[in-house]
This record gives sequence, C-alpha cells and structure tokens, in this order.
Amino acid sequence: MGGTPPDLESLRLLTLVAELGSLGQAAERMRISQPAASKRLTMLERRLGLTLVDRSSRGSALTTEGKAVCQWSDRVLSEMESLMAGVAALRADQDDDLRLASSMTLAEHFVPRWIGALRQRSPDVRVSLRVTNSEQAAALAAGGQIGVGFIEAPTVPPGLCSRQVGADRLVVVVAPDHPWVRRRRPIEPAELARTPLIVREPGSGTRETLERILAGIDVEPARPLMVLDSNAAMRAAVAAGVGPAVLSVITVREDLAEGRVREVPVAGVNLNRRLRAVWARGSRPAGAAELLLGIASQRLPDVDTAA
Amino acid sequence: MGGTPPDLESLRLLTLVAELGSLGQAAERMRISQPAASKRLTMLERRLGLTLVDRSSRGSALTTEGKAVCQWSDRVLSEMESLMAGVAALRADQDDDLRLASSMTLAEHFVPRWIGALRQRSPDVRVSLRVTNSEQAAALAAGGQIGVGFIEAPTVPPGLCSRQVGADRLVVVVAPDHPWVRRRRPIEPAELARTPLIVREPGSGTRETLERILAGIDVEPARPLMVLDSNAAMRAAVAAGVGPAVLSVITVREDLAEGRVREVPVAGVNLNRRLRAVWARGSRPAGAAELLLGIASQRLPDVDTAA
DNA sequence: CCCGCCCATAACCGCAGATTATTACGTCAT
DNA sequence: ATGACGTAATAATCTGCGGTTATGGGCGGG
Repeated sequence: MGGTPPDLESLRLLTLVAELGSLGQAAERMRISQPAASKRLTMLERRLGLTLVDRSSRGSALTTEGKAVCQWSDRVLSEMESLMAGVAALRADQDDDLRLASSMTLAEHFVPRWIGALRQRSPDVRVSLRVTNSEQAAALAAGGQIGVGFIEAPTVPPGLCSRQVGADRLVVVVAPDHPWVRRRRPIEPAELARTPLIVREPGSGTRETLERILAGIDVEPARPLMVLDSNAAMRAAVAAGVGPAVLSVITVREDLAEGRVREVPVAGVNLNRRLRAVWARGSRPAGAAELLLGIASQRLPDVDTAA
Repeated sequence: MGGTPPDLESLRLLTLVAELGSLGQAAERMRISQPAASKRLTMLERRLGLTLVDRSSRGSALTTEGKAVCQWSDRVLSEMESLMAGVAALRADQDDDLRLASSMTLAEHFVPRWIGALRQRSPDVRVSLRVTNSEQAAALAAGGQIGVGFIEAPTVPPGLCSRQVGADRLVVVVAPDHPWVRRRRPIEPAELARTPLIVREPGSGTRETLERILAGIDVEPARPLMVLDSNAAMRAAVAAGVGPAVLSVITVREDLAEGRVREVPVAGVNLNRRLRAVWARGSRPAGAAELLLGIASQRLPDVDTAA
C-alpha cells in the first residue's frame, strides 16, 4: 500500500477528461484509442485507491476527489512543461532567434516558465539558453553574444541596460538543531562574518552579494567552510548540519516551509536584492526578446522581501 | 523532434546521481541494477538531446546543463510528492489519527505540502483529508468530525478558534481581449456588481467573500453569468472569453504571469482576505494536529497582497 | 601488480500498455 | 417502438520498454 507514483500520461488524461467531459474525446486528444484511455484511467484509480470520475452513459465528470487530484496534477504537469521548455532552450544552441543566458537562481525558478509562455504565444521562435552565473551572463550580454541576460548581481555591470524582473532576499539558514536557532536576538553581521560559511563559487550573484555585505563591516571575514557550485548542494549541506549558509530565499522557500532548515535573522543589514534582465547598451531588445521581457516583467514574481 | 516528456523515475535517477556522485550508488538507492540505471540515463539524455552527466571512471558528476535539468526535475518531483501526500490523505477515510477538511483553494496549493512535511517527520501518523468548500469545512470542524479545517471565509464562524496560515487577495480577471483590459482607470465596485460574472457555487469562500463585498454597495447585483464548482473550470472559462470572474490571486497567478488572463483593478474595496486554520472551541489541537498547525503557520506562504 | 570501484555492452525476458473488434448501455429523433 | 449515435467496458493479441544477469574495459590505490 506504499503507493507507486502514477505516470504523467495518466495525469494528463485526467485533466483532459475534466476539460472535455468525455473519456473518448480525451483519448482522441491524446492520440490513443478509447479503450486505452478507459483502461489507463481505471488503472490510475486503482493505483491511487480513489474513485476519480463518475462515468455516465453521456459523459464523465470528475468526483470531488477527482477534482482535487486534477488540480494537483495540473501543478505537476505545469512543472514538467517548464522543464521541457528549459530543455528545449538548452538544446537549441544555434540557429536560434533569441539567445538567453541566466544565473542559476533565475534559471531554476523563472526562466523556463517565461520561455514556456513565450512559446505558447509564438511557437515558432527558437530560444536558446545558457545557464551560468551572474558574472558570465552579464559578460555575454555585454559582448553581444546573447540578446538578454538574467542576473542577480547587486549592481548592474557597466555597459548594460537593465529592467527589474523580480525581487529576492538573502537569508541565513542553518539546520534545525543548530545553536543559532535557539537565539532570542538576531545575530550581528560581525558574528556572521567571523563564522565559516558554506558559500557558492566566486562569480555567482549570491556569493558576490554576500561579500559586498560583509565588506561593509570592519571584520576580517572567515575562510569559507565549504565551496559548492550549486544551490541544491548547498541546501543539502545545510540540512545535513554542515554549517550555516547564505542563500536566496527563493531557493530555500520549500525547505523553510517544511522545516528542513531554519532562518536566522540578521541585524541591521539589507539583504534584499533585485533580479534583473540585462542587455547591451545600444541594442534595445526587439521581437522575441521584447516579448519575453514583457512576459517577465508583466507580473513580478511574488517574493517575500519583508523582514 | 517534438520531445517526449521523460518519466519521473529517470528524473529521480538524475537527482540521485547528483546527490551521490555515482551512477551505481544511485541505482542501488532506487533498488535497480547498475546497468538498468546506466541505460535509463543514456535514454534520458537521448530523449532530451543533452549531455547531462560527465562519466569518469571514478564517478559521475553533472554537467552544467545537467544541474539545470536536475533543479527543474526537483520541482516536478516535489509537486508529485505533494500529490501523493494529498492522495494518501484523501484515501484514508477512517482509522486515522488526524482528520482534516479544506476548502478547494487551500487544498490545491498548500495542504498537500503541509501533509507531506508532516509525514516526513512522523511517518506513522495517518492523515485524512476531505476537500469541500469553506462552509462545509467549518461545519465539520464545529461538529467535531475533524481535527482541523482550513477555510478562506471572510469571517470565522461562531464556535470556532482560528489561526492564520496565509493571506490571499481576490482579483477581477478577464480574457486578454476583454474591453476592460483597455480601461485606464480602475472599475468601480458598482459597475462590477451590475456585471454578470462567472462565480463559484454558494458556500465557497470565494463566492461568500465576493457577495460580502458587493453587499456593501447600494446596487442590485446582477445575476451570475455562469456558476461553476471548480476554480480550474473558472480559469478556463475566463481565458476562453466567457466573461469576467472574481478569483483568488493564488489560483490565477500562473495564468496572469503567462498572459492567459488579465487582472482588472477595482477601486476602493479591500479584496484581501485571510486563510485560516479552524478548530472547535474547547478542543485545542494536540499531537499531530498541533504539529501540522506548526508547519502551516511556521512560514506563511508568500502572497502578493499589495495592490 | 592486482584488486577495487566505476561504467558500458550484450543477451534475454516479462509485463505494462497499446491496438482492433466487440458488447453493452442511454438518449434522442423518427 | 426502434434504430442511430453517443457514451464506456471487455476480450484477445502483440509490441517494446525496462528490468535482469553476465561480462568486459578504464583508472586509481594499497
């Protein structure tokens, strides 16, 4: 009764049944035969141990439970679509209409979604994406190799125009059993600077922002406890109790919500930062690039920037 | 070259390789043989058209592209985990330690995640969930049939204690080609009240909140244009141009971000509302219920409540 | 130098999931 | 009534994905 995760095709089928109100039509939309769809759905219900649809002789409607599962499925499928959009962009490395580069954080959470939205509206544009760090992305934008770059650096490098596409905040995180969790008052920046931390590699926007903050303090910063080149690795290291780290709240939102790591307040420094789209001064984005910028800034991501 | 979506097992394998640094160890963790893992990964790379891992004779490390895909995969897998947690809770309808009921909106976006976090920490608690509307959930809580209910009603029904677990805002949304999109000034509440709208069924928190707002205006409200009992159906109807609707910003965030629907500002009414956990007065949540409440309110969801 | 760990390839096989053909059930129009 | 058209379920069959075991080939450390 452990419950094996269902495959995405079945979930997609469920959403189609919800949308079209008929199992056969859903089957047609998926380019499979009607019996196949029927069996799949039965199989899905057996796997989940739930009755998802009411079959009547003039159509099928979702049960209450079916609706709930359908909504959760939508989210899974949506993430998968983002993944596919990202992959398509990673793959098309030439012969493309719009070249992008992005820092890790932005690439992880936003860029694939924007690309997906762009492709929905103009499906024929070829988009390519390079995932690097903020420094590299800015350099590529300045050099004209890409149309638009997405960076999270504290300042806009010279020679670039920019537009804000989101907001972010750095947080100090530790494992739930770390002594800092029990503190009653925020820690002081000086103490943070003296503590060996898990940090990203030089050139990353996160690292650079951190250094800029600690540079303002009259304390010799401690040597890094560990240098990692991916946010996921850092999250795992923090949760495993290796030590404290400073990370974008976006990347650890889930870990925080589920209690795998804890946030430690810091006194008196502004850890907010802006996420920006950048492009070479003089070459105003046009066509696909313009459209993408519109999508990206049309609705700024909701981020908790409050203390 | 359309690109078939990969199966979740392969994505999981990728994340395990990233975590463990070795294909063989990842295979072991997944309870499959090493050759199977090797073949799967090769297959995945062929499917996506990308080189994801650098195989060396003393381990495997992800390429830059591999890291990006791995992060996107994490999100897909995380949503699937939520789905499974939700399904497990829907299924266990008796013989359980903690009974929950939730409105649609909360059930869609938050409750499965909280349940998942709860199960991670104490895997042996049996949780059950009923998905209804706010009115029903509150009634179940008041009647003692459930331990905790999650509602989005504007007021706390009598006889219940509550605790805020999130914030939300209602928005007026229309299709991108609706005349309201072109307006330069916010629409007046009276005009909204006079317009036939797509609404949820009576008893839903969304409907109730809307009626409470429109009741404050000295205008006879128009009859509904269409009554639907699921947020997804409303989103589809709005996007299809059926008419305007008033929905939780949470449910339409993606549609807004990707331009499928547009938000129409409303003048002079407060559309914010609180998402609450409720329980019967007198029976303070204990045990699993207490833990879940802690998880839910430990970190309030980041929601854009600003105008 | 050989033994360990890593990964890839080969040959085999079982089962999930597709197909077509057929049955059964309701609704509606004639 | 009755047949036409929609719905979905069942039966029989087959293909191929994804698993297994067995084996071979680099590379590093004791």
